[in-house]
Amino acid sequence: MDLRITGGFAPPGHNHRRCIVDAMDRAAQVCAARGARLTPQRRRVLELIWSSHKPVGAYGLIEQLSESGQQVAPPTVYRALDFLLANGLVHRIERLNAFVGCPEVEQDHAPQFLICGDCGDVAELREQSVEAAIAAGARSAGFVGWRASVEVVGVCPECAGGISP
Amino acid sequence: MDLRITGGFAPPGHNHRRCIVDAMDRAAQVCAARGARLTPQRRRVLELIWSSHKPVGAYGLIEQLSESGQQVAPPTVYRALDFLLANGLVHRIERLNAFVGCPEVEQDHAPQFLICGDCGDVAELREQSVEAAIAAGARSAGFVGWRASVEVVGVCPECAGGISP
DNA sequence: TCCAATACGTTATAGTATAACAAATAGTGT
DNA sequence: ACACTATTTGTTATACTATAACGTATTGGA
Ligand SMILES: [Zn+2]
Ligand SMILES: [Zn+2]
Ligand SMILES: [Zn+2]
Ligand SMILES: [Zn+2]
Repeated sequence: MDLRITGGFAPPGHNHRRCIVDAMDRAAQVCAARGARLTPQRRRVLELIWSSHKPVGAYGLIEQLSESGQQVAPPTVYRALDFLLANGLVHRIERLNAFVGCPEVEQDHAPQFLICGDCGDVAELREQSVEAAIAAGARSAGFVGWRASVEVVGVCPECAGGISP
Repeated sequence: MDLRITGGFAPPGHNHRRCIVDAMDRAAQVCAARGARLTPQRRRVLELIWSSHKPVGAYGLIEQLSESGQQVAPPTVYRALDFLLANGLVHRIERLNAFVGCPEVEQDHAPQFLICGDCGDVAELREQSVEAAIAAGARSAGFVGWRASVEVVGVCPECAGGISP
């Protein structure tokens, strides 16, 4: 267990508590290194996003934040999300208007997301060949200075292999 | 001019009237072939989407439809869009919540979109190598039954080569 | 301590999308 | 032509997503 999750889906039996702890550690480290302030608010939002491997919407976060204590308004959570996105701690899934934690926060990247339409889990891939193929297509069209988002909807191994043959 | 536009950006001097006419012809043909009803409403929405190579939002369409005559409510245009999407006559750009006409309506496909962040024009690409690379990544993750959306934001050749060096 | 920058709170509003139900219209068979 | 059925369209209300604008509080450094 406790396998590295980048490159595939988190195994069903994995120690997710560890995912969270590691993510928060990496976040603290990265923010300290670049002088970014990981305030309690931002920390709390990042924890909530990492509560699973499923993308979370902004209003889902607002709801969860508002449970324990005072009401939280949209700008608060959107500002936290802006910070986390700007520092590469979370990614935005465009087609879902939702956010997932990034397991590789060291350098900036534009990964491919595998989204299970069944359970909702998301895996982050970084296939060099995908970026290379896109680069070739972009070059042939004279397209420059680009950044690609790749979102793949399908069925994860767990949902596929489980019940239905 | 009058070059085929699939595979790259429409040239600046091209006869866009021809783009529209061709698109409407293809739509009529496809719908007739499969017994789908291209009603005046749907036809009008498709024409508006093809009025340029820039994606159009649903509420932009509502505004344009409401100009000439009676008020049009959201469900009307969303239903037309559902029809056009279901029949592959338009594509949805997820990151823009907007829609573009499809220049290759014959068979179902999941293309790559090049989106100029400067002028807003969109080019539809169908690089086999991109799909192959994604397929390889998906296979290695045990991901099945998938469909990918690839959206690339950058600068089109016209905006890149024109004024600024 | 004072200052400037950053972060947070609050209210209102913009933008995107769908639910639910009624009315009209188009195809189908008699 | 007629009734019947399915599809399309109209209408109202509402849900969901995101940002503008402005004021207050906190932070970190001169
Ligand atoms: Zn986990
Ligand atoms: Zn990442
Ligand atoms: Zn054109
Ligand atoms: Zn297409």
